[in-house]
Order: sequence, then structure tokens, then C-alpha cells
Amino acid sequence: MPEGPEIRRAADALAGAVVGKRLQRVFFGLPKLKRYERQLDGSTVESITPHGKALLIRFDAGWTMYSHNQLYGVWMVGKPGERPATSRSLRVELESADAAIRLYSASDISLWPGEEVLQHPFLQRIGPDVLDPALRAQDVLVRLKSAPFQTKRLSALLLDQAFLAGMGNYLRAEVLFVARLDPDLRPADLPAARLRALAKALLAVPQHSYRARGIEPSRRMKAAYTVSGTGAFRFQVFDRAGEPCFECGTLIQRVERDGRRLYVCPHCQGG
DNA sequence: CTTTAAACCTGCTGGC
DNA sequence: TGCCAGCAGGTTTAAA
Repeated sequence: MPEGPEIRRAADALAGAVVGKRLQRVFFGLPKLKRYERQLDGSTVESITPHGKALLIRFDAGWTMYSHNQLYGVWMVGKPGERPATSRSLRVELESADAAIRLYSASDISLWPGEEVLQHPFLQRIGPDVLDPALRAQDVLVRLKSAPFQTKRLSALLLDQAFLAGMGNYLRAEVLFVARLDPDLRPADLPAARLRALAKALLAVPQHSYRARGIEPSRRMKAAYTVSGTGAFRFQVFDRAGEPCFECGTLIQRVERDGRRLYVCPHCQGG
């Protein structure tokens, strides 16, 4: 369950289902988490919040659950007692009297006493959430101009969770296209106007995707999407190799950067 | 310090 | 039908 917009959509749906509810059943599918079933049974879910692609679920019993879905994790919202038809392995199940949330396949799950969760190595390392409503273009601009980010190639920078958390591979391609930028440039190479355009696109594109309820899943990933990614965000370049650019008609190219596929319009994003 | 490669998590697809 | 390689929107680790 991939990038920031999809994770935030999942968090919204999960929160709507169980925040404020008392848990009547808690199940953990990983041996190391078994002991927390008793700790959390009967507790109330206080909040569910995204931090980049990580999710925090706080319980009034003084515990906080950290989870990261990586590529495969799937959240589902349903009813208590039901057992969805899936071959995936159930990792977490939280049931209240009238709702249930279930996490499948993800293996990066841990429980922390209260706010000690903020000491989690990943949370320590990541930058501001690109979808945080408090994040301003000016903040992003300052970040772009600061070390060590200003000297990194845009292709790498836009995947770096330490720069902006919640960015991912499709957002990288879409942001670079919207800002009309060559992925091999670095912030330090760019004149002020282009930097401002990049800062703006870094906020606008993820927000646009979030408001559109995320991306429409590819066939391959379709089975993974339940709570999130059922939306209407349309790619300009991602997954469009060989198809004409919507702006200039030039054929979109698939290239590789930082070990990941990237799509560019060679005309709009040239030089 | 930067860049690259491989490993790992898991599930689905396509080819033979 | 069955098996296996390949791929995926992520992250970590180690090597170069």
C-alpha cells in the first residue's frame, strides 16, 4: 500500500471505523507481538495518524502501534468476526462492538510505550510529511536550499524520506513532470523561479492525489487495494511509456534512476 | 559523503 | 495445470 496519499486515505478510513471505540478483541499474527493482545484488550483507540508512509495507532492503555506497509501491507475495514476471503496472512486485528480493522501481509509492526514510539529509527530519520497541512511551500523551499539536500540529484531527493516523508515512486515522476524538471539536476543548479515551482509542485501533486483518493491501482497491485488507492488521480507520465505527452505529444520515456523506474517527457523535462 | 547493489518483506503475473 | 522467474508504488544494509 504505497505512497503518502494512499496511506493517509487508509488512516482516515481506519480512524473513522475505530477511533473512540473500546476494543473487544485484539489479535496479533506475529509471535513477538502476542503478549500485547492482553495489554490492549479492553482499551480504547485514541488516534490513528500517518507519518509519511508509517502509521501510528495510539491506545488509551498507554501503548502505541507503529506499522509500515512497505510494498505489501494491506489495511481492511470491516465488521467484527468476519474473515475476508484472502490468502494473505493476518497480522493485526482490532475489533470493537461494531467495527473491525485488519492489517494483512505487513511485517514491519511494533508496539511502544506511549510517545516512545517517536524514538523509532524510521520516525527519527524522516522529514516532514509532504501531506501535513501545516507544511508551506516556503518551508519546502528552505529545505531544498539546505544541506545536504541542495546537492542531491532530484531523482534521488524526491524519494528520500529524510527530505519529505510520504513521497514515493509515482509521486516523484509526477512532481518532476509538473515542475518540468530534468531528474538529473540538483536544487543547487536551479534558478530561484524553478526552485519555487518545484516547491509548489512538491505540495500540490501529493495533495491532488490525496484529494482524488489516491491512484487507480494497476492490475498487478489491484488485490492490494481495499481501504486506499481506489481513487481518480491520473498519471501524466508514470506508467505511460510510449504514449504521447499530454502537453507536447512527445512520447513518454521510461528510464531508471536510483534503482527504480522513472518516466519523463524528454521534451518538457529536457535540459 | 555519495552512489550502487543486493537483500528482505510478500503476492501476483506471465511464460514455458 | 504447475512451476518459476520476474516484477512491484519500500526500506535497510553493505559495499564500492
